[in-house]
Amino acid sequence: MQSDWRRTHHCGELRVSDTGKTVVLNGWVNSLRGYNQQVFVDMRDRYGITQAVFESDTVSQQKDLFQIAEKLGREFVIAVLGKVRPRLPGKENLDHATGSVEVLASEIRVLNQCPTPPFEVTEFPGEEIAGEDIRLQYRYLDLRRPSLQKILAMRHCMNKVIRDYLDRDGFLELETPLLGRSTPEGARDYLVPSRVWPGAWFALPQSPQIYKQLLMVGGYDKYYQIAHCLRDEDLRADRQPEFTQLDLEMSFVKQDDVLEVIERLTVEVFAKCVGAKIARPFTRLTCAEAMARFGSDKPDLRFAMEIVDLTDLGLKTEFRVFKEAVEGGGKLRGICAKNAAGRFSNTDLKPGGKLSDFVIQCGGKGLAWLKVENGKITSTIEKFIPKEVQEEMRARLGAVDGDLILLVADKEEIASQALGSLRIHLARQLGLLDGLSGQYQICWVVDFPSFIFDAEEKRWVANHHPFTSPREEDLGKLESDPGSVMARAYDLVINGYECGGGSIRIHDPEVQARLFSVLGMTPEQARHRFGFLLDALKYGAPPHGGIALGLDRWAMILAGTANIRDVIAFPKNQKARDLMTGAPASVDARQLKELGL
RNA sequence: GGGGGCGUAGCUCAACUGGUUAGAGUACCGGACUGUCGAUCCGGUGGUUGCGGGUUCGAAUCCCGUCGCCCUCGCCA
Repeated sequence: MQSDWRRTHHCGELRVSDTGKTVVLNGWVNSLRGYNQQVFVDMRDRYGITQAVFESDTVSQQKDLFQIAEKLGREFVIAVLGKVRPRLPGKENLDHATGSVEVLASEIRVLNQCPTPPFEVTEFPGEEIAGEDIRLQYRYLDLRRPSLQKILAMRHCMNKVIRDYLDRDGFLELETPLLGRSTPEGARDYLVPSRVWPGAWFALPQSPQIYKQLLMVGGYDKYYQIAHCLRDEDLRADRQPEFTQLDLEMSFVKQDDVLEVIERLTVEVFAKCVGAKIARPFTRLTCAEAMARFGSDKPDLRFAMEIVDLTDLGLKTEFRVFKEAVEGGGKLRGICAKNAAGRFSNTDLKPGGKLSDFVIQCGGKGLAWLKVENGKITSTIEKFIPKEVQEEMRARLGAVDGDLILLVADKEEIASQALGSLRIHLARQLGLLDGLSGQYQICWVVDFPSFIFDAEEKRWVANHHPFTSPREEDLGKLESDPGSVMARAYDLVINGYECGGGSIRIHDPEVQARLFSVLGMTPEQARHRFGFLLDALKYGAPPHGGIALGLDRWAMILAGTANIRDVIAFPKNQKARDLMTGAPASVDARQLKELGL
């Protein structure tokens, strides 16, 4: 019966030029419209929607044709054999590419039934789709939604463009193990117990970092891989425990060589996947500049609202908070929110108010403000600031009537970061990001410090990772002044998302050993943990460097969504659970016993 | 682990300051209808207001606890 039928066309394919053809369509019932003598069925597959018509007076080998059509339900899987005919004049449906034709059914097979779905698969513009947890629980139904299918097809496009581009450029796609060795530092590992070696554990890769460096030692001078990476850390709207990177490494290159490959690749991906033109070279900001101007090492450049330094003016006020912060070596900095004076009440701004609380959550001590309204400046701290200083602040921030100036005085790092977070927060509240779909602001952030001092552990930790090469000119102060050592590292930032990061690596075993030492490892510990790498570097490691791109975040940006789960077929929820399968779940006692657990 | 938000019909939401029998749209079921297309029209089913406790004459609403989901800080070399 069914086996002698073969799909001849998909549901987005038929046109008027196909008139008269006998066709077989397969698909899901998207919707039904019935009369007592006539039933219209919209059949859906991932290509589109085609209307099939069943008429009670159709002469067919199948006697029960109309009775079956009448009893169809949404999401039934059906095969329809019939003849293509143009729709009656004026009855075309321009919403669908196939809307000028329909298939007059002469036979139908119900390939599978479906109970009433827990939510509606059909999407309507401007209407809310079902809540996320129920969609994740029935992800296979959610995956039928055209918008999700479009995103996953776009990811396919990304992968294909990447592979085509890198292949053309002479890169080899090579695989690296999933079962590897746990390395300290960095993200928490997912661990896999060894049955053969009871008590010993594999770690799933946080990234193929060390393996790709070993491939460089092995002579594969241009490597890439679209790799799954796993990190057992808490989730965010743009973070999953399991995610996909374009991992790439090159030998005999300098930083600019890597950046150029990625810039050209980026231009191609954006052009081919979403039809966007990206200009290059990309903007480059040093880490210090990004922090000073935007309060973030992943600045969103789609809007201005830059941070302005007013430290010198802090001393010219009688406001104790400002003076004490500045005299203590801190900074006074501010941003100007355009046309926001009327948007925030004094209640929002004063201690305990929404904006003030926001700054405190960012680690700041509080928020000061000036409103420019009706040609004058008002503020609760107005009386502590001489008029000419107020005017100087207004001028430096470029504030005009209607604007709101927000000030934070604190240690430099806190002042910058708090204002950086506030900048993003305000942009969302003020709608500065609305209507920006299809706009992409891409930049490199470069010149990161190699080390950050971990106050809790009281030691230097690697800012990027411990294989990142310091700048050659900084090698001399590796031990004497680690805080001033700059790394040959770079991040790719798109619309405020960190979408990639990489570095030129250390290829000299002695430098690598020194770096481990700065991080507080004894030579014995370094040998125990990374002996294989130190050995490999000894045996003729070429200079090399590379980058990894977070493809899930790329997909988010290209798809215009703020939720990473929207671009992954089977994502985990915020608590790292798979609501569909129930993973993680307990296992049989026997399995544990075999593993010696 | 901390902070914030949410939880009402299968789904999306409403229900004023605590006050009648918790409503609407949609889905679903039944009926009418020969050109619909998010069909329409008529009728109907559907509720432990997440769960447990408390305050009250009276709780979806207030309080406490708990569970779940989302955002966020910490964390993410």
